Amino acid sequence: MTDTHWRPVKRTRTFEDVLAQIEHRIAEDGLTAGDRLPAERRLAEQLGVSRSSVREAMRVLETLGVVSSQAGRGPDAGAVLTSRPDSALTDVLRLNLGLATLELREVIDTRLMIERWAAAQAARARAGTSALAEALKGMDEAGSAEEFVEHDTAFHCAIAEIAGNRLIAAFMRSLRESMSRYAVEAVERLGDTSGLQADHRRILRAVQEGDPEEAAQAVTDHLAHAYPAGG
Amino acid sequence: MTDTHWRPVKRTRTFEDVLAQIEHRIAEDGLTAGDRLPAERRLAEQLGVSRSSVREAMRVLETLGVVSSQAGRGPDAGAVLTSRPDSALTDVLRLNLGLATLELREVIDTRLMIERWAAAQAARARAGTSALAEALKGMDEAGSAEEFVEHDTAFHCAIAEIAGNRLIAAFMRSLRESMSRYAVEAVERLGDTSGLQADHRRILRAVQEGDPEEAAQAVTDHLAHAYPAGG
DNA sequence: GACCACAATATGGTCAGACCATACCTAATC
DNA sequence: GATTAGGTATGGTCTGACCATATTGTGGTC
Repeated sequence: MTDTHWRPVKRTRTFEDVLAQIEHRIAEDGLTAGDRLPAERRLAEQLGVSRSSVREAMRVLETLGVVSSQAGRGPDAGAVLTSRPDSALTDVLRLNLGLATLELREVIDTRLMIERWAAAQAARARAGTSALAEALKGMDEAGSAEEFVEHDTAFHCAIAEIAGNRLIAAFMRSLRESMSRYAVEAVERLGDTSGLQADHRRILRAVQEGDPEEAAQAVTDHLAHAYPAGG
Repeated sequence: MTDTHWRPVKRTRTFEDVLAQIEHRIAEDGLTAGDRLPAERRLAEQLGVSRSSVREAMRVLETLGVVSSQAGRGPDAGAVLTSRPDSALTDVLRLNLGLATLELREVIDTRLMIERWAAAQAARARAGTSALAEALKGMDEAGSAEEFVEHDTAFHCAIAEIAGNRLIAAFMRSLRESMSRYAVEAVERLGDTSGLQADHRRILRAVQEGDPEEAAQAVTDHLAHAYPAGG
């Protein structure tokens, strides 16, 4: 076994090693959101690597939404474990949309799947519908397409919140945000938003009356109005 | 204008600036997967920042699955734009699960939503079922729980592939991978996998026969068997 | 003793420059 | 023409310095 076919001595980059160590430590020590990680310099010393490598690992963790860094001193300074998957998901979707490898159609279909589920669940829960009514009012008063979309997003995300699954709600928010540009275009192309508002009232009614099937169907029709099959 | 109240000269970190520049360049120049970014040193020079900052930005982009770095020389070397949202999504979910801010229940419910959708869509498509049958065979011959879960994942992901939405398929893979540890535990707790295999055959049959409702219901029952309400 | 100004300190953020590892490219060699 | 040795552009890592920020300690003042 002394000859060819050397398993490469080093396949993982240093910062990946650091990542693994940190993740292992999280699992091992049972760290949760709010706990602090050692300072960069100290971590570098502990792991026997340079601070650069630690920093690159930190950037990754920050990107993944599990660490938040704060300069200065005191209890709130340093690298603190958090759990904010939202921006991470949003960034992943937005950038991959920008690279045109994901079709808008696929994103919209995903939204449809999630919104149907959320509306049906919300109808089963039948709670917190006041937030929905609130968002509806805002939309009536919206001037620009941007404003309308903003309130529209709030309305749809509120449904997901009511449904009570944070992961799905996070997906929902990320999908909406990453395609907000296209949503504005769709509204502008449509011109008149009264039809969409009628859809919203229908959805709200179905949720209030606790009718999951009607809620899901209302959402389906709504998205079909907003994004006609053509595009 | 020489005195107090300076709006902070610098609110964004340098690497965030680099990120924005790169994203802008992607949109502006219409870069897509396969295109190359300038070398780190060159980019640093162009943007007037240090190479460290460029590297941290690269780490972020790599984490988000839109850049792949390769050392060496030649056409494949350097930072190449890609589009691999899978690992990014997986990492986000896995780490956030590890921080215990997401309940396993929420992840499973999300899986259920996606798998119901995928199975129904696959039944409408009625294509590529040979891959499903293939995965079934592998599971029959699986010895350990790990092996079983591996083939199980292949089976379920194959359904998502058939459904033809890459974003949802990516979600599916990420969910499965990030909770694979718990899947193994569930299988070990269950002991006998013949019931799960019967479910699989039922799902396959429904897809082959093009019965979306039955396919969705079969998936629902399957997950209920694998993860009883208790946990 | 209470309060305030200022220095000390710990933290992340950035930079510069060096060196290593990798992989392609080129030219000399056979 | 094939092989081989060097050149070179790339990412990966390290070191050490300095800056920006925010808390903490310290001493003086009232």
